[in-house]
Amino acid sequence: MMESTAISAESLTSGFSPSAVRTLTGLTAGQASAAQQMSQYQHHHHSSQCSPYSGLFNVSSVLAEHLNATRVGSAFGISPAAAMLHSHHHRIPAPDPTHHQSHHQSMLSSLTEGMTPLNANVLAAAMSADLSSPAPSTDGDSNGDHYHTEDSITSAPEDNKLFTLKRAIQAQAHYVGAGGKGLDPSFAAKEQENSLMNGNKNRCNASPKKHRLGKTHIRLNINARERRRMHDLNDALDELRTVIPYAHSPSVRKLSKIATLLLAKNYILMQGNALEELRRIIVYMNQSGVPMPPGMAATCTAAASLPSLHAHFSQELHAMTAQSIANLNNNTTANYANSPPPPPHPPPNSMSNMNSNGTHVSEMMEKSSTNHKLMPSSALNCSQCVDK
DNA sequence: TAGGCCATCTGGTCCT
DNA sequence: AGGACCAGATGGCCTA
Repeated sequence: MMESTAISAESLTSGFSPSAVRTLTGLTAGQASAAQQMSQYQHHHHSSQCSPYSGLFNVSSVLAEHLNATRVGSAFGISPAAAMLHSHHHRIPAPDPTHHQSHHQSMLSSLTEGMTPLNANVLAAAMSADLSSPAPSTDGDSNGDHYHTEDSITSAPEDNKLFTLKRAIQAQAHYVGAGGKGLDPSFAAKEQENSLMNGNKNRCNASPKKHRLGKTHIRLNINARERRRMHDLNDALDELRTVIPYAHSPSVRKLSKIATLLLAKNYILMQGNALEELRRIIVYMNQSGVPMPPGMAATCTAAASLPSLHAHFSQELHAMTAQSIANLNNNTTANYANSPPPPPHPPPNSMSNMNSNGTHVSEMMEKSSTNHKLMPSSALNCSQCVDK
């Protein structure tokens, strides 16, 4: 009867973007196991109405609807699986409690596997809520627009984490639907904070146990804030990656944080060098009666357009970056700040294939390419910006 | 399998 | 007092 309904990774990830695939594979082994158990359970009862978790089985539709479950779940201190689980809860008919009580417990233990105690407690509390009650309506506005204001969030009467989570997912979907421009993505965590604060207010005459709960909520509050801060930092790093020269492609591994910063630093320095070089070129060209050297003619051609100039400089830029990374890998992390900066004023011939230390660039690249560990070689080869 | 990279949690410190 | 920032610890994922 319990024939295998194992979900193949291919069937789940077919047709989805890499980020969606990553969301899917972000499930822990325990959570994936739980999903499979639920799938078998559902199959056993021949009814999609049977299990309150049946929506979780259709991971493809979950991904299609809530690609940001990871972020939402993260904002709420619970796993993506838990976020997706709840996203489906309110669309599923009420379960038969006599049928699902024990199963609920086993699913809970599976879902919380690998979670921190705090997150496991939050999920347990959420799942202990009234699973059959429909999501209450805040103001009758069903299109989600009311999530635009923090006031409406603060005035939300519910202290139901499941409902709060659903609101976050709805609003996150609204945010995505608006192309990421219509809503502050950090509001979800704020909403959680508001919810938790309201919860704490309700516990002002608390027993020691409730006092511990309040402390737990404060800790979750701080954790969420820290996660949000780190997400903001990572968003900024992502933006930085988009403006520095390296091969952007799905086939090229993303630059690590440290490599991004090193490349950006050298890029900025090289831009300064480029400006200085341009100035010298212009001064030279303004001099009358001076024949232009053969090498300078090519440089002026390159200077005619910024992209060409940039390509001209990129060789040196990447030699510098490769050297920085080689230094980084040869030294301990304690020496990060001690790596020698490139000279601020390079000699006039810095656009040649000689770098500021007099080392030939090709030689340097060859040497460093066998040394660096931090940056993918395909990403380093960005002067042509081609994928390997 | 080891090492690199990363996200998250956590407690401490500093700042407003 | 509360939030921002920081660094250490920990565990997961990925790649060579």
